[in-house]
Amino acid sequence: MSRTAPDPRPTLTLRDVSEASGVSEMTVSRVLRNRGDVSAPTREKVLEAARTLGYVPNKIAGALASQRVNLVGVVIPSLSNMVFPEVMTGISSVLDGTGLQPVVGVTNYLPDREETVIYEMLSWRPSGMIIAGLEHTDAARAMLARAGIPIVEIMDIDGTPIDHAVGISHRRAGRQMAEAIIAAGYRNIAFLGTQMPNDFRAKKRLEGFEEALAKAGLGLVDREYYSGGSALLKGREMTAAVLSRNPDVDFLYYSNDMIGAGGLLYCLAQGLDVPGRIGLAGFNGVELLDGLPRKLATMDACRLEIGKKAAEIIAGKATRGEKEELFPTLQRGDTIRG
Amino acid sequence: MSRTAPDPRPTLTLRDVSEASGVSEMTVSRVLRNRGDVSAPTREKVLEAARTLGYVPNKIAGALASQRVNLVGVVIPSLSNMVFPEVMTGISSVLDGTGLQPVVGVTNYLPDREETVIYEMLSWRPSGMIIAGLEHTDAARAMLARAGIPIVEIMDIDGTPIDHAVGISHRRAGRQMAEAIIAAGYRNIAFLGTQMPNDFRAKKRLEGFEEALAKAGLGLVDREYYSGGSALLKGREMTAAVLSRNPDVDFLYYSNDMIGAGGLLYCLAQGLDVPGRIGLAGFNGVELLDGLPRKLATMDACRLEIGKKAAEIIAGKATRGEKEELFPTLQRGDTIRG
DNA sequence: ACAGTGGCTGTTAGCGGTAACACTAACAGA
DNA sequence: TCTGTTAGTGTTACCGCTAACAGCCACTGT
Repeated sequence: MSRTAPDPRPTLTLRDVSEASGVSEMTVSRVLRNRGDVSAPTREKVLEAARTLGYVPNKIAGALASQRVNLVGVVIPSLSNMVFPEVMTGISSVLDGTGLQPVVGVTNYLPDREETVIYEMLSWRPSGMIIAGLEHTDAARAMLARAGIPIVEIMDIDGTPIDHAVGISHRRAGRQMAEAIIAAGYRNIAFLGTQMPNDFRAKKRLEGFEEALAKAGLGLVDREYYSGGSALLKGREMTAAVLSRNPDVDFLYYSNDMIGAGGLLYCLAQGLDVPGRIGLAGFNGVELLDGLPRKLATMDACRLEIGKKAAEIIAGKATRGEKEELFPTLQRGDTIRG
Repeated sequence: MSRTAPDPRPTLTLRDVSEASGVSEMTVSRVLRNRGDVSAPTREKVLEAARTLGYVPNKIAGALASQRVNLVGVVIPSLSNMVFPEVMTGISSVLDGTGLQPVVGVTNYLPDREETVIYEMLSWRPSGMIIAGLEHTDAARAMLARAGIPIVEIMDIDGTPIDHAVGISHRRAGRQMAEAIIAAGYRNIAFLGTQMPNDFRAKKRLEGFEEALAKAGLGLVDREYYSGGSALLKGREMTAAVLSRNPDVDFLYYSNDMIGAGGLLYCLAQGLDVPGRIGLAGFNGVELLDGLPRKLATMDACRLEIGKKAAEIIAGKATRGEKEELFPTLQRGDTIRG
């Protein structure tokens, strides 16, 4: 039981099953993989022996011999923000049944860590890689390009993919939201977001947003950044800060729904007229928002769809162009007037 | 670039690096693993060659030869409920620097799926396994017990572990919460939770809860279950349902914080006096709650600590007893009177 | 009777590394 | 001078499995 106890029996191998069932290792291998013709009685004998011995095949040896690994590396920045779990769901839903298995690596938005994670994953010679974002270290790009396996960069398409990209244009998403806000008549607009030098997608959304503001002769009235902590709470605090600094602000654009939700709760608690006196919008379209007292305007990031399409490319179920752009829909909710 | 393109160069091996640098494969291997004595000039030559070739070692071959795999399997029911990401954080924080790497498998609360995931993982011969819960299929238990590696079952300690267990007593947690509620004078208590036949920990909490109620001569006035959908929204809906069915209910015990938060928002929107007229409590102590208009009573599940301790056992940094119980603290928040 | 066929099983030779040991040169100490 | 030691490097034999091919045995058709 205890890990200090010596393993009573040496690890089981094909040879053990082969001896127990009286056939060659090769035949056992065939039975366990359902490959090639094996007579029914032999198959039974082998399965019986494997079962009673409690044999678990050694994929390491199998992979080395067959030069095939049923693993797909998935490299994402974080698990704790509701967006990647849904991408994973999409990936799994497609990979299930293909024999391929996702293996997740988390980078915490650190480029060096991403490089390490990619290196580690490639050293297991996976059948494909799915990686969030288009920005990577030169070394990481080089490794991926040389790996000789399908690579899918997801979430974003504003850039040049190594092999394939599936995602949305965050720049366009930011622009669209700005246009909707301007069209609704808001003029004093503030931005509230994460202080993440390496969250390139949030950065691109903001760029697109400001671009559209500029085109309308507007600029951001205020901006506020945070890092760490409870996003919902930070949303409140930042909103309070912006409103006290700039009482005439009439729109708050949040870089994600979670802080947006915090801001919304704050505004409602303050008795502010939403969306009359002040409008709000977030980004992502997380399910969470459905339960809020008022529905926050947002834009879904097509997370499920992105996961599915990426997995389809890896599984060879889809031949697609280099870039596959998805188009998020603007959900006006109840926090933009009009 | 495209996956259909034939790999121009065959995969690089140690031999390529060895030839490029003019030393034996063994020496290259030593350099790349920092093992054994290699002269500085040789080391440089080798590293140089490896770098320019873009060599990525093949861990499959390495693992087979050395009989050592730096992987730790982590089997959890779900990624999307805020609790496991934090456990993962704890695991990673300890594993980082040990050379061990976590590999996550998700079971969606399905025992058969769990069995499959465990089988797949064991077939990679990991150095250890961390698995949520104490309830598994017989086959899964047998496989794990025979694997000859440290096994840590986490989250729960109400049961018999295969090897090690680190967690809290959910039964006790339920009991404690009930006692606090009763002590505060609430009498008409309802339960609202997930309809998950295989969420054994939620089930145990409820058992402990009802046990303590019974001891005080009380029983649940009502109960309501849900499955799927936005937890926050479900919390609202279920709360509305319970309150309309049972207007005199004075306490709502939720099986998790997310639906509790939904319920809280609903009660506040209805203008109910919380915690005077009605009290609420959840479970988990998720960070999210910090941003709510009022702080929901809850009990933290020691998630970070559990992850850390489990990883320490696997990493051999801690010799511990079979069961390691952690004690969650009751956080009364603002939704239990007194 | 014969080669031809197809179903079933075994044999051989690796896959790409590493453990364990063997070897060599250089130098120290007796 | 000789042996012992040590740092640095190479050789050999696998790790546990599978691809490829080589049998072998009915059984078929002619």
